[in-house]
Amino acid sequence: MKDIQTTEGIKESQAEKLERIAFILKTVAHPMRLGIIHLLEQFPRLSVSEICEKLNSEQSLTSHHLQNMRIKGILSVKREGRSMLYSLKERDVSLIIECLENCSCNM
Amino acid sequence: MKDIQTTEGIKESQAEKLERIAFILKTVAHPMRLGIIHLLEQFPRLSVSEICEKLNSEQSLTSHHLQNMRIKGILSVKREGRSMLYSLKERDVSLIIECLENCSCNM
DNA sequence: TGTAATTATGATCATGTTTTCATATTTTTA
DNA sequence: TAAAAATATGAAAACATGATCATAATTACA
Repeated sequence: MKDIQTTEGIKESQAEKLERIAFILKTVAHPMRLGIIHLLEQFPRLSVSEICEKLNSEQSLTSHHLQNMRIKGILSVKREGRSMLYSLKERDVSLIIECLENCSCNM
Repeated sequence: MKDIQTTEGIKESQAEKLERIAFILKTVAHPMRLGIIHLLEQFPRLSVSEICEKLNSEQSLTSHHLQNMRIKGILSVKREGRSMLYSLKERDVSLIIECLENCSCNM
């Protein structure tokens, strides 16, 4: 028994759930951000410049996307010297991507 | 041996793959569209007005979102009398959503 | 301390998305 | 055939996002 209280209650929590999922999906639904996530699955800790190098992407834009994902709770970051090391915060994000990569192969 | 040809070749196909996944995610990454998909998993064929009723959503907006997903190949539609019956085109989309709902519960 | 390296930030521009509204289209049925 | 029911469409408004540029901030190191 989780959500069952009133009709209002059910709809509320269902809507909230959809909003939350949509929010996560939106955060992830961009080629470069997917690329970053994919990279961080292979190399759990990467600096901005390493990411730029591997993705062949520009510093500023890359940083913006990293901020975006950090703010939304998908990435965490830790300073090391003059580098910022980014990593996946939730292992679940990897699961999502993994799942999607499998699923969407058939589409 | 699939993608291994030239360095260009590898990067190309990887980028294209990311674009494709992002495209699918973007199509799905909206509360109302998620709601529609979720609904069509339970009730495989629904008319626009049934969807509006169940989601408590407006006709025009609902129709726009349905068109959106139809055009992008996620939904199919078939006329029946004066109703339009929508359904999920690819079963894989259900899989994606199912996966996401499980994954994102822990976030 | 001053310079280089690394990353972040803010402003701006261009684009894209979502919502709303009014109206058109298609089909049924009286 | 006219009215009602169901859905689609297009334009406009409101809002969000992505890319780019110049520059700021932080750290290391000569």
